[in-house]
Amino acid sequence: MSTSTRDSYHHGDLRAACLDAAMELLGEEDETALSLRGVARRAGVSANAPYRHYRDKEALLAALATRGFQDLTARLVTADSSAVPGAEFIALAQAYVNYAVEHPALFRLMFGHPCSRSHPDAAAAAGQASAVLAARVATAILPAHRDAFMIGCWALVHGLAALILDGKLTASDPGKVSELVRVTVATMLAGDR
Amino acid sequence: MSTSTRDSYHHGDLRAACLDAAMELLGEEDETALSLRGVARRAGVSANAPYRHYRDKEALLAALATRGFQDLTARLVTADSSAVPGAEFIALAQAYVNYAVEHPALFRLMFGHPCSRSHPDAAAAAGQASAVLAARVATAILPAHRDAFMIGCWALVHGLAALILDGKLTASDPGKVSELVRVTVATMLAGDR
DNA sequence: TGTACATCAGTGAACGCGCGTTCACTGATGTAC
DNA sequence: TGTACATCAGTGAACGCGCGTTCACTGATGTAC
Repeated sequence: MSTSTRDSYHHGDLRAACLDAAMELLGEEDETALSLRGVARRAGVSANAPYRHYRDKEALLAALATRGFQDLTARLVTADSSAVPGAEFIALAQAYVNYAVEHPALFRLMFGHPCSRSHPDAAAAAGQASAVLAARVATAILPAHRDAFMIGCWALVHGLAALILDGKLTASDPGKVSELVRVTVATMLAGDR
Repeated sequence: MSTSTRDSYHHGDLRAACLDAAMELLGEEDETALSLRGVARRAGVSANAPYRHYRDKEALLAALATRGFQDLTARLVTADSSAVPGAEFIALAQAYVNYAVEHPALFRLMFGHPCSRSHPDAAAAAGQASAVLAARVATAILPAHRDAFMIGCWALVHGLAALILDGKLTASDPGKVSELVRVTVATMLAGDR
């Protein structure tokens, strides 16, 4: 990674370096504060160097969202599936919420920013994430109303993530988040009411 | 309402007029595009007149969020409760999601903006909304794990709202939204899986 | 009822800021011969 | 292996913009006497 020191006039892979720099910045500040100039600054490059690799700011944001959805998909795919049949979806839910908690600004960008809807790559990546969710929900449980159940599960975990990120549900420490998710999801999916 | 034409040098109730103007603007543009100057412009007043009534931009945003939570609370309170016991929560869920769909920018501002966490009025109004939700869920259904069930219900409806607003769940027309909510919630709360 | 004056609620100009983006440029790279 | 040259990927200065906010001000209002 040649983000900080550069050996030559040419950067090497500024396209990737911009994404890395942007991810760093998203770890430090609100996603609304992310600026193209800031990214260039962090990458150690002049203010308009990124324009060689991204048409405009929106293109960078879309690339970020795409990367986020790909990472999220990978998390969902590798979420522990060896557990008890009923607990399988809990692992999935925890993976989803944990990702949001670990990358709050990116998560907001992924879901809140218009670019992720209009930009084809980002939309495709988002579709993949939801497809994984759908496939694994379908595998784990065979509901009477498959589609509605799938949507409900997604809304449940997404709502948990959003409320935690927005400070409406307080989970004192990261470990507690998983516990909160487990209890909530288990209760919602259980029939003992 | 003397927003447009003004009879005298003094406005009358610029404080309220600013809120009205901001609400109008939130109906026309993204909540991130909302500016104090824009609000003043819309209210037909000079750029810094609002400073007589709001300490800074954050204070205006907090007042907006407060108003939003109060409106949402009112909607939840008056949501039809004469229905079948099981369907009671569905009416509540529909009220919640409909409010989000009707005021997307405001809804995002209410939940996405930091001011709604730090500003006491806004936080209190948000607490009231969730208290109403909790009380009515508790009344409608007596679950084994009350708190977890309450959180799950909130997450479910909030997730639905967020996903619809973000274009991840497509509901063609407003009428379909209520139907989507009904089917989803009913499926999640039913035991027939 | 009339007047002096403190207070309130506006105005208009100006500030500095960081932004996205464009321009003309120049140094580095690689390829054809 | 050496050289000419097209292309690529940077630089630095500049643009206009809208923003939040502050300043000194002025017109309107209301209250004390």
